[in-house]
Amino acid sequence: MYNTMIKGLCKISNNVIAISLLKLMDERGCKPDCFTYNTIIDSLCKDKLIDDAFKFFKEMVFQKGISPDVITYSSLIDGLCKLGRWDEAPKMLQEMLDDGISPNVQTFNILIDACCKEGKVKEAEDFINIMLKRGEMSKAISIFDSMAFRGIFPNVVTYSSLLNGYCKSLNIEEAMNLFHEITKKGLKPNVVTYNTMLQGLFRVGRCGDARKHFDEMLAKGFLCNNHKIEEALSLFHLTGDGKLNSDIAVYTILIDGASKCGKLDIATALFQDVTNKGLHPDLKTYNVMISGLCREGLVGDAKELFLKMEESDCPPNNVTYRVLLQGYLKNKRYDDVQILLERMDELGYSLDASTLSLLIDAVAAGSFDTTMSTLIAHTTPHWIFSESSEVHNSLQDFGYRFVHKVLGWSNFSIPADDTAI
DNA sequence: GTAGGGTTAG
Repeated sequence: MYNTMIKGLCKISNNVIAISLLKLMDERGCKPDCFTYNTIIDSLCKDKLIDDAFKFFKEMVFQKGISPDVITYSSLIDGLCKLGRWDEAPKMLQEMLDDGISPNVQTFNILIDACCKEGKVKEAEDFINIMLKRGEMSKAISIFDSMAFRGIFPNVVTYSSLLNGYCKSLNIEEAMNLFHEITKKGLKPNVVTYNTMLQGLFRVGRCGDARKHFDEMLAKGFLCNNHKIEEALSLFHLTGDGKLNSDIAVYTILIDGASKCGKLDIATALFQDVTNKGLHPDLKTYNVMISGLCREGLVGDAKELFLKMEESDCPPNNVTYRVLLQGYLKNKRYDDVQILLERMDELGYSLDASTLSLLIDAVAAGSFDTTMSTLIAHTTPHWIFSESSEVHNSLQDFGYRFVHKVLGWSNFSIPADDTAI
């Protein structure tokens, strides 16, 4: 009863109430168990509140005498990895081993995924017996050896993470090999596997192969066909997740991929297809499409789509504003820039470094009157000028002197607080 | 019963 409520609260990220419920159940003599703590610890980790998660881990072990299990440790390891706390993740793995708890395939998958996404695995290597030093991918593979040693075999998730690693490093040949390897091992690629592969193929411009993969997905029934769509939609509303969620993601990948390959006609047709099938484009779909239209200079069409978003239940977000703004600036269409900036200011949206950079260029070229400076200043977050920020370099190109000269900010100084300038 | 993989600006 309590556990079910705690699980529900954690699912909606209401940690505070979940924790008070934990205390309440304890006071009422209903002892929390490993499951209760696992649920709360994982939820805290997912909210990046790892120190709080450790507090409950200690409470569980030292005060309540409950032994943590593989799920407790895996959740904590995942939390540490996702926060980039690399020194602590392997310590946790070691602690787990010392505690006599064996990691399982899911524990390894957490580590493999982290390896594939980050380069900083030096400390982790010591604990997962990594012998090879031939770059990040082989590090991940050597974890496979370690897994096999323990009698744990990679599953489709393991391979999909590695596939993602290969695709992100543009090693498409290895990715393709791995993809075929999955089937050879008797494992079934799923929607995520296909999506990863599709994304990778587009990234290296292999649209034909991407198309083949898409057709294969259709053939395998990953996507809804026209006859099943109604049924699937009602199911979607009932469950709130499932394959249909993936469908719009697949289309978004396809639209983005096609337009980046210079095939805007295909992208447009796909976008139309989404609507025809009764699927709803989400923010990502719209942003990808607007970006694609701008890339080809079709700023008018991009604006039209933007306006459509404003009327829909999927209003533009700050990314949409930035994409459209960049589209206008790159195509030297300045008429709507001011109104867009004003609206961004109203909505509390801010500019990013690349958009700001384009704006400053336009100001320098004399494309705007002086009132624009105030607007730009309003929508520029102060962190953009901070030393540690990666975007600082892009600003250094023209330097503070340039900002002074072009924008006339003669008294400009770095603000101390977090607010916009 | 509770833990793991893919999705957009640049």
